[in-house]
Amino acid sequence: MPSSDTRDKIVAAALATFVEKGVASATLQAIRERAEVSNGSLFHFFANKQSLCEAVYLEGIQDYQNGLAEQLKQSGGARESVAAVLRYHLEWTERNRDRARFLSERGYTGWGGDLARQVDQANTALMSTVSAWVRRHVAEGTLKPVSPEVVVATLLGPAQLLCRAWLASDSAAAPTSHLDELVAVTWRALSA
Amino acid sequence: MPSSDTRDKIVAAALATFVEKGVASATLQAIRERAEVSNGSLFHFFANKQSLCEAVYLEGIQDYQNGLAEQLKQSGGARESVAAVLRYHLEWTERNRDRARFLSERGYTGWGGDLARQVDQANTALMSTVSAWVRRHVAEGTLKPVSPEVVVATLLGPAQLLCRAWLASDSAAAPTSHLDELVAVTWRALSA
DNA sequence: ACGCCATTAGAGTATAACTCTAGAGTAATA
DNA sequence: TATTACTCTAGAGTTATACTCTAATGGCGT
Repeated sequence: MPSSDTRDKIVAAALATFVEKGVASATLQAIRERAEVSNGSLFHFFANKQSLCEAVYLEGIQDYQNGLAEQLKQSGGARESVAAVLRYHLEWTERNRDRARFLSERGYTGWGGDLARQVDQANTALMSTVSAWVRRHVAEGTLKPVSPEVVVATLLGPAQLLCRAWLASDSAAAPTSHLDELVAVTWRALSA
Repeated sequence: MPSSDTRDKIVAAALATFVEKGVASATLQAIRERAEVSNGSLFHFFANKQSLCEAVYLEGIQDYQNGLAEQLKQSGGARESVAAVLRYHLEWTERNRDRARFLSERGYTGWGGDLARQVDQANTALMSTVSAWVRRHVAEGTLKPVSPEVVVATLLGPAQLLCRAWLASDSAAAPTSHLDELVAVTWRALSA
């Protein structure tokens, strides 16, 4: 897993260019020029545009998910965890607007290769963390017994939709302005 | 607004090809051949690949949103409406898997032109329907007073996330299998 | 019948993704 | 220090494909 300097420059330039022009009309030449890297270098690290895309995606989602998992691992009451997760999601999105844009508009179905597998791996890792958290709090009687899939959906779904709306149009209010309302609603949905 | 036969064939072929190969690697030639249409015809209806993309998106989201709005307009208790909306979302997704795949993986930010405007229009139309519904039920005391943005997010966010998981991997359980749990949780989140 | 316009056709072009061959930098080994 | 092996950089060259252009076809109103 190369941590090369030029590789990073390429990924960063790709993200910026993708968000600026859209993936389809972002040319590799533009990316190359922004990264100040030769054609040969680019193709040395990435077999094709697709895999460059995947790398950008992976880098973003890993950063997001690592932070998220930490919120759930904090020992503390269920309510505090819920609040922490929601705050994390909203703040991460505001702080990483470009990455968030890219992630929210781009699925990864139909990707082959290692990277798709790595994304899946990251997802299932997150899912098992959530499952453990759910089991613990259901046992303690602080959460309603609900399947982990629905818990994840209830926890993150509304936050994602809210953030999407913000990312899509600059007119919408900042996600964090909805934080308190969101926490209240979500907690009522899940608490025992 | 042409309702041409060949135009429809092109859109259908495009959707199928996009889902099958991914938008990036779906060539116009492949679409053309599947639709049994000449190059000239294709470019007569769509200026470029992008606008073909947008047409597919628009066609999908309009179909979805029209049905959704109807669920909210049905006169009935708030709880019935919530259940109806959720059922509609899950069932529509299962019945229109290709369209749903395409919609869920593709944002429309950065699109110019009429079509982007039409999507925005459809979104705000839906939003005002929801707002009216919220006001009505808050006034009747059946819903907690929550901002329409958060209501929409709470209502549709979890369902979307659940559906996404299903669309991404065939291993996940069908969305409708979570319907009852989802309705219960969502209702507790929103009811007064 | 005649002209008008929407549509179809497919050969042709331009651009952007991708390939290839060669060379520069770097580190390990003798 | 010389040699070798290897990673990375370079940019000219090739190919695929999105898109353009000119011409023909078919229906429809007058």
